[in-house]
Amino acid sequence: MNLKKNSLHDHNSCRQKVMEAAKAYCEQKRLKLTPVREAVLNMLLNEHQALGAYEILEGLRVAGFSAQPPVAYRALNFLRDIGFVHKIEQLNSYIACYHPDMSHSPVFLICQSCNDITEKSIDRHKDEFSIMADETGFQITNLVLEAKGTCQACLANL
Amino acid sequence: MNLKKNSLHDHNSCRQKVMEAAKAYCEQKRLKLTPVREAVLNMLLNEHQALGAYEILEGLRVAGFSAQPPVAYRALNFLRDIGFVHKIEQLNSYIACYHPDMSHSPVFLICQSCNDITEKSIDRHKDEFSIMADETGFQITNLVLEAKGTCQACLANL
DNA sequence: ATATGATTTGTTATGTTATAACATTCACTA
DNA sequence: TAGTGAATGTTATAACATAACAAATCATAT
Ligand SMILES: [Zn+2]
Ligand SMILES: [Zn+2]
Ligand SMILES: [Zn+2]
Ligand SMILES: [Zn+2]
Repeated sequence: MNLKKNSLHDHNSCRQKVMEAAKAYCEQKRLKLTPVREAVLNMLLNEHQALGAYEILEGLRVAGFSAQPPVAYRALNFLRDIGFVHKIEQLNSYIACYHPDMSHSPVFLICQSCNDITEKSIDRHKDEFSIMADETGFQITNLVLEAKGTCQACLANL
Repeated sequence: MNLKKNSLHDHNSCRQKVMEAAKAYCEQKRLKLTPVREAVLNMLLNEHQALGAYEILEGLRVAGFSAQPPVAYRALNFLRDIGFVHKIEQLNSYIACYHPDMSHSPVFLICQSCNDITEKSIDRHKDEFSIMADETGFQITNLVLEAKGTCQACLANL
């Protein structure tokens, strides 16, 4: 459990809001937020931090679902496709998105000391990398922007 | 072999220049560019594209070196530490840096169609992500900036 | 209602990427 | 030349991810 994050906001309501948004989104798009998929999203929303696929899988097993790797990866990929989960490439782990409504390119600040991950977001098409790509005629379909380092709280405690 | 890149410049001399730079750097820092390390860097410079660790390992085996995974990973990590090799996180692969002299944050443009990877570079401490991090008091030690998409040449051939 | 096709899930097996742990060799220097 | 730390060799295993196919479920059009 991530105490830091929980101390900063009403995480319970934040979690419920995202879950509602996911249900509404799927309904609107005629996609199915099936029990496995909902369980995975719920797990990530509860943890409020990045989890590896095999941690997800263990959670599914505990919850009574089939626990073979493809089950977890399929649910994760579904959730990534609809923008409610992001993958942290540097950690091979997955994290829920708390503002899936706005079309955004996520930027992650990963603290090596407390393992906390903050998702910032940038306006696609206006950031300098998209501009840099445009200049060379490169058409971006996916951006990975991750910074590893030390967060403010951990710097203060050094 | 990457014909596109080779057609754009004298790759032979570019390769040699970087290798000389690596030797000079190691000498100056009292680090050892041992045969395994040199072989790995040479392989990446020759290919002029990203290689997986196990491709590197196969190359080492062919060249008569020990070919257990740690051998490749240790060499790759040494070369990454001194800035002559970067890891492409989205591909789990490694690529030589052709401008290791300047302190830079690499930005990779990865073409999904021709597999070509272009390394751009941004001035650390002046880019908008470093500024974003600064604003929240986050101290960056490492930046991963990767864009997947389609390069100009491939767009033209669609 | 029921055949039909598409999507989702279950399951087995395997592929791919990376590190732990410890033994051995090598290079340098006291 | 004995001692030290760095580098390499080696075995084993951990961690991450997908291929392939079978079974169940769901949508929907006759
Ligand atoms: Zn997001
Ligand atoms: Zn921290
Ligand atoms: Zn570089
Ligand atoms: Zn291309």
